[in-house]
Amino acid sequence: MPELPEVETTLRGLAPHLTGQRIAGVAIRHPQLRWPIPRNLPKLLCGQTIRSIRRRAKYLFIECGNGTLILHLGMSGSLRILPADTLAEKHDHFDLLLAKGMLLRLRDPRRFGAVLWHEGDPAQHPLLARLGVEPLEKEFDAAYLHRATRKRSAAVKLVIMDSHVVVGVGNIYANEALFRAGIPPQLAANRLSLARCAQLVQTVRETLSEAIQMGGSSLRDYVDSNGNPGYFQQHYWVYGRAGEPCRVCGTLIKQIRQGQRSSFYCPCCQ
DNA sequence: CGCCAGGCCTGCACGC
DNA sequence: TGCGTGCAGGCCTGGC
Repeated sequence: MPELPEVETTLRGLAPHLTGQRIAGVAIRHPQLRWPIPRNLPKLLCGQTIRSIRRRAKYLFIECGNGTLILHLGMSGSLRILPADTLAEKHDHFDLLLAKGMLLRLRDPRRFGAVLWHEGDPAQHPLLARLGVEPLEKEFDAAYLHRATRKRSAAVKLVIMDSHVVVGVGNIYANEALFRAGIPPQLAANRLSLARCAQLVQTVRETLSEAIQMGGSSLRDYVDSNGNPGYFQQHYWVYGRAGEPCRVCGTLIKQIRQGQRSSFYCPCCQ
């Protein structure tokens, strides 16, 4: 279920446990994820020291001296730090055993996640090289979004969810950001004025930042035990609220289908 | 039982 | 023609 805020929250929770740690072992229980887990990972990783952990889009980078382990949580993945003797359960597919008696465990029931290896700059991995800008970085501004949408007649919601334009905007936050910006999800992207691009950039940033802050409050739960992702607790303006009254004007929230996923919006406010 | 949710890559079809 | 773009399919499990 992770959207970008959950990945960022996971990163922040893991970093102090992983940075500087030596890798003592690797367990691969179920290599069939989105792509197969490389079989030579144990050979590559054992004895290496983790230099840093970083994020690009929804990918996590665990950087070692000889390359980078790239993790993606797909739709149902989670990462935890656990005592090294914790028994693996049904969907625990991958472990990194750390020298000091702990382990990093990937659980992913739906197996849309990924564990990849890349030598050299991980941002240049074929899957990542052509990604768009980070939504919380400066490059994502009104001028950028305006430029990026000029030739796109597709609906604005599909375009802001296109990771070649801007990364990390999943279905939930796309719906929420469009509501906050007062933009209907069906609007053709190339019909957005510069002013509306500015508005949308701001609401995308706000929506994600607020979710990261909320994720932060349940950080310990998320990493150390069975806590829910932070966003689960949030109350949404439109997401999942079809048929319920708009929190602003009372008009009933509509649900439509775009790109084979659900969109929710207020026909009056947007 | 069938449907839906979620991320996102791949491949096909279309139009300029 | 070739390119960019738009769309559908596929991967998988659990919950309703």
